[in-house]
This record gives sequence, C-alpha cells and structure tokens, in this order.
Amino acid sequence: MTKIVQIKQTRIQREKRLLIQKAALQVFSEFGLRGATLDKIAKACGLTKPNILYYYSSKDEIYAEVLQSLLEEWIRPLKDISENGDPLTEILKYVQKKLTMSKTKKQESKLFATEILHGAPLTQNILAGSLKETVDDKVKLLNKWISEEKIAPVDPYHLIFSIWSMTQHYADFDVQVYSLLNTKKRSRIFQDAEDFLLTFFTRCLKQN
Amino acid sequence: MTKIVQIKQTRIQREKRLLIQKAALQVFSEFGLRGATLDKIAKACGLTKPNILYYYSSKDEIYAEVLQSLLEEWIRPLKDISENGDPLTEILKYVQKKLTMSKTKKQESKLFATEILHGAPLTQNILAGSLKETVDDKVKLLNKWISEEKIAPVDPYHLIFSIWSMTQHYADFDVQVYSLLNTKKRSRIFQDAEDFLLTFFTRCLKQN
DNA sequence: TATTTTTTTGACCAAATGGACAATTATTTA
DNA sequence: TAAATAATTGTCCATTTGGTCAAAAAAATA
Repeated sequence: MTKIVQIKQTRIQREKRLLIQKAALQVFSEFGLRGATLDKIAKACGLTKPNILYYYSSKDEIYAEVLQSLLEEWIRPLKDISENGDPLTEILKYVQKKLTMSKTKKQESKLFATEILHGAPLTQNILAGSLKETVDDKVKLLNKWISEEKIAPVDPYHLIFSIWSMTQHYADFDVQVYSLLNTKKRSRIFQDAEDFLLTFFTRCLKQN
Repeated sequence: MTKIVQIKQTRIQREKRLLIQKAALQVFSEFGLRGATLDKIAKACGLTKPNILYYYSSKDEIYAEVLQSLLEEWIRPLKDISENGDPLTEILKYVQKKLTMSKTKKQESKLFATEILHGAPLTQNILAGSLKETVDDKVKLLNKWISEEKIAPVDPYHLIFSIWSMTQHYADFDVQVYSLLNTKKRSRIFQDAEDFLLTFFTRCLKQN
C-alpha cells in the first residue's frame, strides 16, 4: 500500500493558496483568530468553505501560515541596521522603515498585535528564538555605539521597544488616531508622524 | 397592568454584578469579545451561566459595561495635567502615571487595545466625544507652553500618541517584552522603562 | 479523445455556545 | 412566621461553526 504524495504544487494550488492567504489576513486582522470564521474567509475570496478545506486542513493551519510569513517580514528590517553606517542615521532609517510598514502593512501589524496581546500562543518560540537573537545582536551594536560616544546613552532594549511601539501605534490604533485628529491633520498623519519621530529620536540620541 | 421596575439594587445585586465584571474583564482581556464565552466567565466567578444572565441580559451587555468603566479610568489621568505646574514636570508625571497603569492595570489595557484594534465598535463615540475634547484641551495647553518656550517645539498630538504607545506597550506586549529580556532585566522592567522614558522625554522636551 | 487526476460543491454532522424558562431555593419584608 | 420577592439552577433549544464526505465537474495527460 503506497500513498501517493504530491510533491509539486500545481498552478491552481499556488494561486488558490495565495488567494486564501490574502483573504485570511484580511479577516483575521479584523476579527482575530476566534472571531474569524471559515465562512467569512470563504466569502472574502469567493470560494466555498469545503474548497478552502481542500487547500488547508484546518482554520488553525491557515492562521499559522499567515502568521508565519508575516513574522519573517516583521523581523527583517531590524537586521538591516548596519554596523558600518552612521549610527544616528542607521537608527533613523529603521524608524522610517517601521513607520512605512505601519502605513502599508496595516493588516499585518494588527494581526501581529492581536497575537501578542493574547499571549502569542503560536509565536512565543519565534519571539524567544530568532527574534531574540536579532535583538540581542543589535543591542550589542547599540551598546558599542554608546561606549564609543557616537550616540547618547540609553537602555538599548527599551530604545528598540520605543521604536516598535511608536511606529506600530499608527497602524494598530489607527481608529483612535483618526478619531482624535481633525480633517486637516488626518490627511497628513504619516508626514507629521515622521517629522515627529525623527525630531524626537534625534534630540534623544544626538551626542553634544 | 403595571410592570414593577426595581429601582434600587439589593446588596446581592451589587456584589454579584461586581463579581461578574471582574471575571469578565479577566476573560475578555485574555480571549477578546468573541473568544470569551459565558461558560468561561461563569467558571471564573463561580456562578452558573443562567445566573449570570439573571444579572446581565446578554454577553454583549457585560462587555459594554466592562469597557465603559475602563474607558473612564483610561481617560482620567490626562485631565490631571495642570496648567499651573511646571510644564516638563507635568508631562513627566503623566508619563509616570500611564506607566504605572500599564503595570497595575494590565488586563484593562489589553482589553482596551483589543477593542481599538478591531475597529472600536463600541467605543468610537467616546473616542470622538469626551476623549477628543480632553485631548484638544491638552493640545492647546501644550501649544501654549511651546509658544512660551517652556518646552521644546513638537507636534502636541503626536507627543500624546507617543506617551500612550510607549507606556501601554509594556502592558499590551508584555509577552514579547518578557521574551526578549533575560532574567536579570526582566525583574526590573518597570524601573528600566521609567528611567528610559523620563530620560527620553526630558531630552526631547527640555528647552536649552 | 479517453483516461486519470485534480478541483469543486451540496449535503450533512457534531460540538460549542448564547440564551430562554419553569421550577426550586434563599432571602426580605410585613 | 407567613407571604412576597429575589436569586439560583437544571434542562432545553436554536444557531453558529469547524469540519467530513461522496459525488460531480473541470483540468491535465496519455
């Protein structure tokens, strides 16, 4: 008795899986893991529920895959902080990159936030694993810059947390941010945010 | 035909409603509105499901009440920023207060975050109403301080956002924060965070 | 084009869940 | 303490939802 295992994905499989992932991201980020239903995902991508379950064996599997690919993207820009560039410039570039992600990847940011907020059941190992490695690495670099007096002394862990929190705020809490600004300021949220953040971190990190 | 309407709450009603609220906060903050079930809330407070529904007519009503009381608490400290105190000191005091709330009211912070993250369906009117009023009021004050050159110039809206995001981060993303710190630093998160934030805002706002 | 393989779907199922309700028990009040 | 009111619970129900399955349709392949 041999079970035939399909190795290579067909064109249709590639297309449909992507289609499902996109719809799932949308639905999961709006409703969370438990609030999202297969029917909603099905509707969002124009497939039937059993059809979705032909490509993924369960709702949780879809969630896990969406989350996985999102996490890699989320970690990446941190790695780009380079030992060779000008310290302040490198940090400001990172801030800018994260802010841009909040603008262009709002759904991803919200889904990630929801996952962490609820205890990161599927993400904990990644947080404590590859993310921690990268963070520890950059913390060392920041400490080096501090000891060389290239940036003002700060706790590098908390500096990283502050960058994450301030930039992601514009994605995760967009509803609140919008509610509090008038129409004029609403239209230039991201410019204003960028100006603010760059000024802020410059004042805080510049050596004088 | 007269329907008898009970005006005054009995002792038992007061006690049990509070009991339910506490349990509900716990369950809602962990699982979100949709992930939370009446059974979980019932278990958490040692009552039966029908008994809970004797005090609240639906799960949504419990959620609304928990959220309502949480929101008032959430807005309050902002109002305390006083025109009369020293500007920088007033702002730093607010930062400290918010950070303390992240430490002592973690569940509340998480529930609030989840609500906003998912579009603030029950909160939007409060955000655009009484919160916006308070924020606008403090923005004026900050602008006044800036024009008087008592603090360095910044966009006051984004300054407020930055305080919220950085302080709440320690409650909402606690799992991530913990995962990334080693044991030693873990035990003094809130001291380190406070040092960091006070240094940070001082450097950013001090007039020189 | 005939055959095989992949894809799609309608119908169905079991578990979970919000909620109703009548009957019972406990507490207040007269 | 008797009557009235409040509180509690076991049982039940309808809906939602994740998931199954066999049959039909479509696509790929020989």
